[in-house]
Amino acid sequence: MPNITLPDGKIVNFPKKITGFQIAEKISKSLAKEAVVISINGKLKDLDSVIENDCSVKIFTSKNQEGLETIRHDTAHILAMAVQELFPKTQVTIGPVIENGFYYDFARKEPFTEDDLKKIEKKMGEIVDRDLITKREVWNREKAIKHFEKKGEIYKAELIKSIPDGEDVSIYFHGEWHDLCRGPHLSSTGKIGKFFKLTKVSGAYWRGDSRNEMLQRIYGTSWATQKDLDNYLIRIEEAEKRDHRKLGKEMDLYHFREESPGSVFWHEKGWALFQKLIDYMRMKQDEAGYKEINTPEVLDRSLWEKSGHWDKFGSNMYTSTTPDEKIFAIKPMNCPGCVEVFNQGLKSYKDLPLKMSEFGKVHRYEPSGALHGLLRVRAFTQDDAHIFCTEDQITKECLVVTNLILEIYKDLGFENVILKYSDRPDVRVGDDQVWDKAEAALLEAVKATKLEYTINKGEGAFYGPKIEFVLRDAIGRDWQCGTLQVDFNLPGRLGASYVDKDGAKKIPVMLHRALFGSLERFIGILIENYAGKFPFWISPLQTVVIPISEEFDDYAIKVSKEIKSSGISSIVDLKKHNLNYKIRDHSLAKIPLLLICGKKEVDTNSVTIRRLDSNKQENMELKKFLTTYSALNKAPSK
RNA sequence: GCCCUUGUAGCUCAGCUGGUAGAGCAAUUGAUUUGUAAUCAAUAGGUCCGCGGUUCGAAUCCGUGCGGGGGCACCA
Repeated sequence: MPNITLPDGKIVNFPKKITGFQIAEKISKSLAKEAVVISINGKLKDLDSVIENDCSVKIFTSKNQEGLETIRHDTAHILAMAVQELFPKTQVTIGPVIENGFYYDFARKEPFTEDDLKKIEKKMGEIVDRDLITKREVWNREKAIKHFEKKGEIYKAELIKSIPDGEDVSIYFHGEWHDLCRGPHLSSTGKIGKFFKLTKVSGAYWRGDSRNEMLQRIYGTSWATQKDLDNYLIRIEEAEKRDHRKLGKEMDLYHFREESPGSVFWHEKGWALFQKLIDYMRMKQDEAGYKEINTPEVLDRSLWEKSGHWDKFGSNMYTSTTPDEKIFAIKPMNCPGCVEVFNQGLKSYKDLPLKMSEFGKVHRYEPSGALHGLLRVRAFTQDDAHIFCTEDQITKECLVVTNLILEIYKDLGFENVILKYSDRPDVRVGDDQVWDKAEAALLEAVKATKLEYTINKGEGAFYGPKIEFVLRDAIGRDWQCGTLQVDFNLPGRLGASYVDKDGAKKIPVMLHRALFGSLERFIGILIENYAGKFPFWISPLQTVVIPISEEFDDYAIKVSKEIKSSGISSIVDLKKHNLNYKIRDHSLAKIPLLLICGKKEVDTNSVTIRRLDSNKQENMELKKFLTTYSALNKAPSK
């Protein structure tokens, strides 16, 4: 009879076979009430699975991630059931749990509307109220396939066919309605509660392949309590308020227009921010021994053929045909141009590592559906650099790059960084020995950062392994920014070489790296991270001087001039509006410092400071203001 | 690129089942000269995204193109 090991190590013997639910009851009444799912020897199972043999178990409630995910999975099932009750000809496909919720993909000719979502939600509530008991059956594979084919559920039948031999084909019943499912599920539909909401409908390809037909996906969110659901919805709203597309407009930073989808029209303030980031990077890279170069935007087709881009990425490249019918490509990457600079003149091993940086504007013809504000554009500026080095130098140079990246992220307010390490893909160039070396070198650099990292098997570039730097913003979202790639391919293809100690010509290794990735993208991330309230030193317009009445215009103009000559940006607001109006106006524009000037200030040669999001007033002598804020007008690490 | 959805003044939006457009803010002008988040009034402002169709008549209905949004696919 089973000896059950509980999470605290206690072993309890039961005289006969028992279910998870009965174990929970033995432990406590409240656990029995709240229990959602059980793990038996580490595998999640239904609470009413019968246990006959010795094992260790753990019972989860909705407070555990495992429990919550089970609830979400159940909600997805109820969604499918509700949809089939309302729209009988709809076929069900898959409905997994995702972060914060779930989705379910359906095959149906007519599109689901927003109204349908409301109806479906209501029906889901009814199903919960019916409190249908969950029943699990294991079916013979052939029987299951026939059954679903007969029902007209061709997708389900296809899914069953792809279940590996030896695995159970389990069917879950909620009343009459049933679905192929791995489980586990709650014991009845009533257990799920009504803390769910359907959020959106969209298209999704069957099995994620764009060659397949498109299904309709309904997304939903589901929680253990009403409070959790409310909090989640509030979180979504807060994130929407930070949307860089909304703030970019409100703060007058940039805009897009039809004539050039996916290309930014930078306004004065947005461009000021852009330039500040570049100034900052220049300083950091100069310190780190980079030499800044610049290469042509338009380059002859033959170069792209040699580099391999024409073949592999041609469909994403803009091209241009001249009046005399020559074909040029607008660069989608800076690397070939950079190699050309390396190739000019003879290089010695003494020149290595040679670090060349470039703020290169690249154009990529991205699919229209991929465009998204500043985060995914067709024309963007990379803070790119290429490091030419020997194989022996790879590890050290990778370490230097990762440290530089982390320092820069920290300066800009991102301390939470994780790494994604990708190794050799199936389709690749170069010997395995060289790959071994490159992967080991890069992995060593990853480990040296002591940061959390994931290994993405087979996702490296065709020319070498890579690391991607993912930063987590103020509200917990992840953004992929920087990248570091080891390249054994391109230098050879483009004929790069250096003269080694022994006088022989050798091919250098090239490291590609970008820290922000794309300036455009990074600015979008910055806006959302700070909700538009930038730290003083990168704020595109740092001060607005406001005279209390026309009488003090001259003083305000004088103050603003002095501020500007100390390197802090400033404008004077001479509009014919009252003080309250101007304070509101510039507060909404998220100007960090408003400087009020009236009689008192003129008399004492001072300004009264009002900081963004504070209604405190602080009077300060102009001289002191200039020294105080000049000191604050630079990166934290400086 | 694919599915769904959407496009009205500089911005945010209203405009029911077809009868050639409206608000608030912004702008301009005038009055007010203001001490910490919207002073008052007047004026001006629109190829209702483009093209084509249905209709006596289209912002409204249909087709198509372009752009935006949500996803999917893509992301060197």
